[in-house]
Amino acid sequence: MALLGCDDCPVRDHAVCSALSSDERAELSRIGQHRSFRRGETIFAAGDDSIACATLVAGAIKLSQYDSEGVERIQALVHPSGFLGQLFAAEVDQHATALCDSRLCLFPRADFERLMARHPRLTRAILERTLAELRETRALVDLIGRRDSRARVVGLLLSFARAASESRCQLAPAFEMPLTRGEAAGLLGTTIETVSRQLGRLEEEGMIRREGARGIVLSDPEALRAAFA
Amino acid sequence: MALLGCDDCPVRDHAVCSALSSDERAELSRIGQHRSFRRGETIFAAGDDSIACATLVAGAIKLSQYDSEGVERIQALVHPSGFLGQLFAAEVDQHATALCDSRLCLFPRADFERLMARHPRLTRAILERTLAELRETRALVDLIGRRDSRARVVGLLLSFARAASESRCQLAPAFEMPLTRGEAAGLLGTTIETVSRQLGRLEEEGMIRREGARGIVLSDPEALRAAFA
DNA sequence: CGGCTAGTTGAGTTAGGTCAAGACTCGTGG
DNA sequence: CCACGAGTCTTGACCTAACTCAACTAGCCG
Repeated sequence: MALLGCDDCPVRDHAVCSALSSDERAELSRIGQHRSFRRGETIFAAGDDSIACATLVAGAIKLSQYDSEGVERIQALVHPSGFLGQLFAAEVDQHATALCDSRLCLFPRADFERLMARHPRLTRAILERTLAELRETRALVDLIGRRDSRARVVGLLLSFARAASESRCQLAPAFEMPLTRGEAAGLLGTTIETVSRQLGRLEEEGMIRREGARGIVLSDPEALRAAFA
Repeated sequence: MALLGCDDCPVRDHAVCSALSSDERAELSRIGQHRSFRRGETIFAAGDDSIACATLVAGAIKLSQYDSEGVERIQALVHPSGFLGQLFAAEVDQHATALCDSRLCLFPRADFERLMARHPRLTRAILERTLAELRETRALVDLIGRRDSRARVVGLLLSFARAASESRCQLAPAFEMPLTRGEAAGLLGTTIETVSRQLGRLEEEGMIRREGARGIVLSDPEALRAAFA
């Protein structure tokens, strides 16, 4: 827990707060505070009162629901500068879990919504972010609905590689998978075994190298890109 | 093309305009106009300038993209009271096509965005609608990613039955499928043949009756619900 | 009536799911 | 520091849901 120092915030130019004037941002910073979470820690759980929302400053978060049989269904991943929390809802219906040690900039939801009402630009920024998320989710529908298991795995690797690079357009040459095989499988609508086999095959074909259980090195990023298109 | 008569608009209590005060609504009605589209007509096409947005008053619309091989990928269906159009974008990247004869309430995008900037409640209403759409799209991810072809078809039937009933929570006892088998298959991430076979099986089992190529009668709605859960 | 598109149905094939066995990783305690 | 154990990952063998290909039927429009 620490007061905000927006000036050296690594996501200050990309998070929703970047849409604000410096006055507005100062106001926002007054209601926010940083907090860290360890890998695996729950940030909020389905059924909790929806009391907070947040910008992810560093790390990675998964949003998931559990069906009646207790099977996890991952709905989205949040990367740094992403926004987290359910606005306009009394209760949250998702779990948010830190996939690795993460730092959040937390805002009380009520205060945040008041600020949105007072500063249309903030609402507008949230709206644009939500539209972007919708686009991404539709891309996921496409990935799951029309591509075979290999393309799904490749797509996931590419999205992690992009998330791991600062610029978000380039691919990081190497990264750690933030998801277990099981989580990746759930997200891609396939199975642990299939994910594992496809990774094995990509390694055989020289596109990637596996380093330990989670490390991925893109040994031939172009081939990987080609395998996706 | 006709001037707006909001007073007897069938979706006045559900569309985004329902969030506005009567003054604000009057302002909105000044920039909007009704227009009808015939089944199959294009409302806008990918690459068009994004000059308009709209509320669907009656009918049904599909939003789709075409991949590099020209295969259609349906991204969403819009039902009456739904909102249509890409805000904050110079060009649209989707096709919008009328699935049956439809009536829209069209707004010039620039005017509409100006109104949003001036009336935060409108922005807020659009935001809530976008969040709802995101929830639905995530439900679709779940449907496609984890359920077998039978559950996917059942899910689609249930969603049409809900859309066809006025209250939106109940199931209409009978309706016309607004999609061809091919479109339904694309949406569900499966094939024409599989959709056809699953419909046949549901009919054999007495849950539905097919009337002509597109008509569906829910002869046992409860069993259908149970088959989905 | 004949041609066209959409839908159905059948037969054969296959991608990927399931089940099972073994290997690797990593945290904990002796 | 090593040994143990629980969880995670990999790999193999088998099986099935759904895809592909193909033939046929039902509506629909000129």
